[in-house]
Amino acid sequence: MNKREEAAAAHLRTKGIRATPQRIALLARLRSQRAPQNAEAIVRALRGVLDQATVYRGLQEFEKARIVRRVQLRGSSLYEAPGTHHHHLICRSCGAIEDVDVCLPNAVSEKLLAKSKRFSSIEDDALEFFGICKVCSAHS
Amino acid sequence: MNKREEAAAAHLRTKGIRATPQRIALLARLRSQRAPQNAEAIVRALRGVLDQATVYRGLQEFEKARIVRRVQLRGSSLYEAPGTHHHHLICRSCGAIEDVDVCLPNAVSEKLLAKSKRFSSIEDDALEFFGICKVCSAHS
DNA sequence: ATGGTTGCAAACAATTTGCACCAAA
DNA sequence: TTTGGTGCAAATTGTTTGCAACCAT
Repeated sequence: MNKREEAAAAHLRTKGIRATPQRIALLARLRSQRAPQNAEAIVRALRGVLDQATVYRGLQEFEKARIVRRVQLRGSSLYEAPGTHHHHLICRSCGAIEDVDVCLPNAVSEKLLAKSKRFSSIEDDALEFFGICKVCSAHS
Repeated sequence: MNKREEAAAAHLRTKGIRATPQRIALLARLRSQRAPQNAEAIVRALRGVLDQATVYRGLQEFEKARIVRRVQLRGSSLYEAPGTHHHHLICRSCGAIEDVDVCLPNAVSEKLLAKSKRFSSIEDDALEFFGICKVCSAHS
């Protein structure tokens, strides 16, 4: 096991998830990529190592345990291992994704909670921005 | 045609979309519901009036024309006719959705644009909040 | 006639499940 | 040892497409 895998195994154990080779490989893969990836890409990358079903099962668990974050886009899900909480800027034309580190001011969710009748706490937020990237807006 | 349908037809025409009975019914339905609905619910509600394929085709057109807004959640898409731009607060446990009218401060997207290397404009943003609603947190 | 629109059924893509075998704690 | 995890293939779900019929120009 290389360092990345050892770290992954350790992380899994602290979350109470059994550190099988498959899950270790999956988490290591998620951590090795900076851009969010879809399930298909992960399955392809780990072909021969993990079955498709195992990938999906693993992703579900990881999401529940908050080890990965799931971003819903264009009909399929993308997954990423969150280092820091961040958001995305997505090109409507080519689908390119840029990470952005702006953060939602706390005041926004406080104001929101104050107004809501049915909720008394907020756990998380998802914020995505859409535009056309420079490359696409150049040749169009 | 009732008032809601007449208004829908007029709106379609201003967008350059042919106001067929099917599209009128679809838009009227979208407008009649306050909560975002998924395609399945719309198909069910309009069963016998519109075919499934027509619903999906209509939703795509409407989305392109910005007549409806699409929200990606939990593996499927939800659609709503936007009165005002707003966001959602979603219960992780029961899936209940509450509309919230807080808005992203302009400063956030300005800051974002200033930092981005690959984008020079932002067209839209999607912001969703997740928590546990009072009902669910009570009996758990 | 013409060109967009519809319904139907079949195709497709993404994800989930049943089950027999296998492995980490 | 035993409880949970895995691979395989089939099933399901959500959505899209091909095509012939249709309707309003």
